[in-house]
Amino acid sequence: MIKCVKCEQVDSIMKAGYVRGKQRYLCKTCNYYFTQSEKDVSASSVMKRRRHQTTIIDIAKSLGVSNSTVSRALHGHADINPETRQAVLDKALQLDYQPNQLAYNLVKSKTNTIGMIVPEFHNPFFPNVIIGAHEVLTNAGYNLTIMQSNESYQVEISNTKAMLANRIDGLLISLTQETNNFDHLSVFEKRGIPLVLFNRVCEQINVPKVVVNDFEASFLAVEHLIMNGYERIAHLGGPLNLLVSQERLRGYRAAMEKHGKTIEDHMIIQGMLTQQKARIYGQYLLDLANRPDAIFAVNDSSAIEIMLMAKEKGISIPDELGVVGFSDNPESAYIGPGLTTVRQPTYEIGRTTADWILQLVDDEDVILPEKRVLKTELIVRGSSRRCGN
Amino acid sequence: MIKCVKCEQVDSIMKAGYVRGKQRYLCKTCNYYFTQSEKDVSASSVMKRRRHQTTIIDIAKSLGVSNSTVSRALHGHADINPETRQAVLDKALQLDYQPNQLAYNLVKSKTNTIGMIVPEFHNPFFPNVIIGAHEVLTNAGYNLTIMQSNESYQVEISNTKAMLANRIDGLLISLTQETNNFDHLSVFEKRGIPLVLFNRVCEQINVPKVVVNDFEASFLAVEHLIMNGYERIAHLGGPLNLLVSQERLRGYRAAMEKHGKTIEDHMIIQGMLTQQKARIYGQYLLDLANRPDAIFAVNDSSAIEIMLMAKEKGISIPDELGVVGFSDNPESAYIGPGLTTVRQPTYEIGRTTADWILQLVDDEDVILPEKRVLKTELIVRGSSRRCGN
DNA sequence: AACGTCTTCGCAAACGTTCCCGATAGTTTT
DNA sequence: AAAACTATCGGGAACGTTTGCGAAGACGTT
Repeated sequence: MIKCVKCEQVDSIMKAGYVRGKQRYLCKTCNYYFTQSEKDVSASSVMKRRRHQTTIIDIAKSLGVSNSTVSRALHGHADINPETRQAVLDKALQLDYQPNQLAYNLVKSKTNTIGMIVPEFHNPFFPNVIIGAHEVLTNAGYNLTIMQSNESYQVEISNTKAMLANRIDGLLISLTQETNNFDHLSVFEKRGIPLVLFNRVCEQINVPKVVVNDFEASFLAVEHLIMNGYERIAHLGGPLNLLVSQERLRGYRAAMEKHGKTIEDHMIIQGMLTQQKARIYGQYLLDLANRPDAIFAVNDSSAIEIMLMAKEKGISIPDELGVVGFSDNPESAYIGPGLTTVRQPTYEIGRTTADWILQLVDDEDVILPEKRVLKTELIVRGSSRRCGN
Repeated sequence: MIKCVKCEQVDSIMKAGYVRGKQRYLCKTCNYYFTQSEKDVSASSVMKRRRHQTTIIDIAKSLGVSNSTVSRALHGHADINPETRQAVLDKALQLDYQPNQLAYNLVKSKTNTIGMIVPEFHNPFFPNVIIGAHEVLTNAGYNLTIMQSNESYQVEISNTKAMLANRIDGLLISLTQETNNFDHLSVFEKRGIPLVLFNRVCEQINVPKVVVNDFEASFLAVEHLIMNGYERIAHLGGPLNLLVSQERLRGYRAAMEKHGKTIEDHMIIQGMLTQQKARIYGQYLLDLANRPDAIFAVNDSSAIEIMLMAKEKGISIPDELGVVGFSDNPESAYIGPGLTTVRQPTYEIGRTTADWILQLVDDEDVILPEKRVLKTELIVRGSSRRCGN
């Protein structure tokens, strides 16, 4: 009773094993393998019935028009009769049509999404940058997906890969302190995906960058300390492979040299300033035989840690110890006599990078790589004001 | 010389206008319209040559196998010869293949992305929640896209629409203070997209919620004030359409009543506490003829504003005025005598919501809606410590 | 020889859009 | 009346995957 599906023969059929639960046959005459399901498959086909979302095709069918017409109507394109358009729009509303962005993305090969990779979240700096960028991107109709490299080069690489796979339209990135190789970034250039670096930038790659005037800011901060009569100023700096750390160190040195202060190498400490590290370094500096009379720290949390330790040790601020931080965290305005610090325009950084990426995404024309330097502001508070000025 | 493309006739051809730059003809015999481009189209086809990214098809072609084989090899599926797989992997590396997540998303109808909508960014509360959720989601291999409703119901609706269009796998949302209608949320239920509410929740919709023990926290905070000898305690509350505001007000009232304190209605102010509003309300309260001897504010920024104003007016804290805030912002530890406040487990809130949405995304089985209540902690500082306890 | 098992791979249909072309018909100009 | 123009609409390829199902052998077992 089994007929070959090709030659319609019945005699020369022989069994040839099972495949996925179905009997398999071989026709000896035409030498053709074929299978025949024993059970009806209706049950399984019912099983995998998925939740259906109304598509353009549904609208087209129910209106008796073509997909293209519906698509045109939905997008207010030309070549469409106003009545037809209205009918489509009504039907879309009635069927609760929600466009499938995924299909759109695939065909257009763009996602209306900008990616952002930041090294960490724990200082308020990056969250604020995100807020600024988010505002600009949202207003321009773009989404923002954020990833966190956690200061790890390997994670940064996997982040960029994920960004590539997700076909973001542009990338905003602030580098890891471990990042010394930039191949994972040049991939974006090759792919024609715009890229903007901010804060943690590098010189080795030729893309737009947004930074602040770290050198100048440090210079002014240290000069401010000197003007207030501090002589032996220590520097608590960040890891030296970061450009920002180098620049801030340069500013410190320049100010010291300009005013003829001797720079004592053991008073310069560079490294990743976790809270624990800040305490250790602070301990070291404050217990020094010939202890510094001021400390310029590269972030506010370290500066505050120093202030707390000084308070514990009975060292008065600003009389016996001047302290200056960097970034103007919210708590810096309220602690002790107030922490003098360098305010970074965080929102502005976010807005600027976002503005820039939007330009690059929209314009196909290559815009020359440029470094945009935003201005910081020295906020003078009690922790460094010793001369009444 | 023009032949009809159907009947091959030459004589009965006549011109019939232009369409998009091409001459159009009509064959009179077979009554058939057709066009014939005058210029060669090679130029234009070269023009629109797009940047090509290597696809699975490229690998398949260069290896002489089929797409399916490549796909299976790339995903470590079964039914694949180890040698073939290795060849595919090598070729993929060689051609710098990056999978196209968009195509994957389309065919799988999922995006590996969780959406999050928050009303605002300016308090550190939501950024911290984001950090917690981000951590969990990243570890689980999910992306996070964040949108901001800006406390506007309309924006919230458009946000949810965008989330739907982008086919997120799950949504975390904290509602706007304007949100009284929840149709835009029930859409997610209908679509089978899991939803978790946090912080700004509502009772009208039956989904998992993550909140803190607002009532209890308020109760304890006010009781703490009473224990410290404060009698006439004012309450600076949030907008009353928010459940959190209602709960905190309830806690305030309960504590006052339990200890037999009279609740004076003009000492309860509810509203959106911007910095400006906080100043206005604070002014009002502190200038009252029979001024309160303590203020329980519903967030720290308002409490701090009160403290600053008290300082300006020469009202001593905590002797003449006790102040308690809510949320434990970073600056609260450092201001004046220290601000007593209710610490919210922000990271934990983020982690919990994220954990939950991941469960819902993975399990098709419906988990019963449940409200998870996280514990707050009363952080006692100088602004309310009057009895040495 | 007849039948069963196992491994490996290809075909082709989705997934839901967008958009290039051309088709059709009515109207206007030459 | 021929030619041109205008306004609408449909067909169908493309976007790059995944995956169900079957094909083609090789080999083992009665």
